[in-house]
Amino acid sequence: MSLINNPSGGALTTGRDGDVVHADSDLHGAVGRHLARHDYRYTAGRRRLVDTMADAGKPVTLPDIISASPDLSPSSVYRNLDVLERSGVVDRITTRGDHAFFEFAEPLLSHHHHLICIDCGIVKDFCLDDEVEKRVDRGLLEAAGEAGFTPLRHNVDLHGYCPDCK
Amino acid sequence: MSLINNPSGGALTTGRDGDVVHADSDLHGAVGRHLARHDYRYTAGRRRLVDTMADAGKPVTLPDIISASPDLSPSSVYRNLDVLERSGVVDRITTRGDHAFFEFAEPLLSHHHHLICIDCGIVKDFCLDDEVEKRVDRGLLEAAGEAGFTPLRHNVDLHGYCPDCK
DNA sequence: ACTATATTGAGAGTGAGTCTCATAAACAAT
DNA sequence: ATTGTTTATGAGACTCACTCTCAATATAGT
Ligand SMILES: [Mn+2]
Ligand SMILES: [Mn+2]
Ligand SMILES: [Zn+2]
Ligand SMILES: [Zn+2]
Repeated sequence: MSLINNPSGGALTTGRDGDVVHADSDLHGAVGRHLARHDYRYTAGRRRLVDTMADAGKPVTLPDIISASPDLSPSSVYRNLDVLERSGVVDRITTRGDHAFFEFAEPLLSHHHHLICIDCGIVKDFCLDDEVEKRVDRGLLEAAGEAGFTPLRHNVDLHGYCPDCK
Repeated sequence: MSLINNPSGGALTTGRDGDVVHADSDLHGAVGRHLARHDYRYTAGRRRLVDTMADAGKPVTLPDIISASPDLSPSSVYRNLDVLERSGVVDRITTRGDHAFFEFAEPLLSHHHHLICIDCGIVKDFCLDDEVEKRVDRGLLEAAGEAGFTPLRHNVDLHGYCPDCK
């Protein structure tokens, strides 16, 4: 499975902090740096969690994680997903389904968006082309400015039926 | 307060079903038609709920609704929000906060998107200009096609800090 | 009015996620 | 290595947004 895997092809990315991370390379190093920056330790359990998510290669829920790695403790996984999110390693995807989804955050995974099935809840990654992305950013910046919001990130997701549920 | 209130100015809209609804006019008529189409009754409680949401003029949570109309029964409000959502009257906005937000759906409220405060959870409406909106739609359609998804609607939301929380 | 069906509301129930706290692991010195 | 200090772990209790149940009630059709 490939991290930093741009669904539309890119495989090399430059992080906010100047880190240049390559597909499949130094994932743990990058995660460790993020954690250290927030005074967290990169423990064995957190490594297991990161490996499990990397192996999945797609957004995962807690049941996904536990069934892939049954020896992990649910309460610790929840706690660690929170820690990883606070450290900028992981993004939480809140859908209408029972469970939240988690995936690696930028710059560990390149910028992309989500197709969400309103029936089974599956989440699939996709990319908008750079031109659209730029225009969206410009529109959002303008709207944020008018409303006095300080923008951090945006979501663009499409809700519909996946091939299995159609 | 104004329904069919396009944040960027429009005040007249044509619905999917050919209904032409004007600002502040015939809200109950339109809601009743949606419910009837799904074999639901437009009861007094549902009218109260619709009025409460219309009076709010912004996305509301269950506590918002109950504190504005304390005589409404929470279990019935939840059930009726579900009915209204199934009938296409209401959209549910799922955020990371404790409570879901609800607002009128298109075409009762014109197409728009959301600024979401990651601190206090407030949800504010905004519009993208039509050119950006068209390009996003085209990009989403393409991505949906490639993934075999049947597209229904899209969300574009910006997460950041509201003026009060910055 | 009468029947058939849909809705209501109070409260019980569900379950994803959080909290507690006693134990264990990680780090930083000696 | 040993010790001390801080942080993380995990089992289970707990929370609470939301759903379900079911007897009572409202609505629509005739
Ligand atoms: Mn994704
Ligand atoms: Mn809105
Ligand atoms: Zn599906
Ligand atoms: Zn705020």
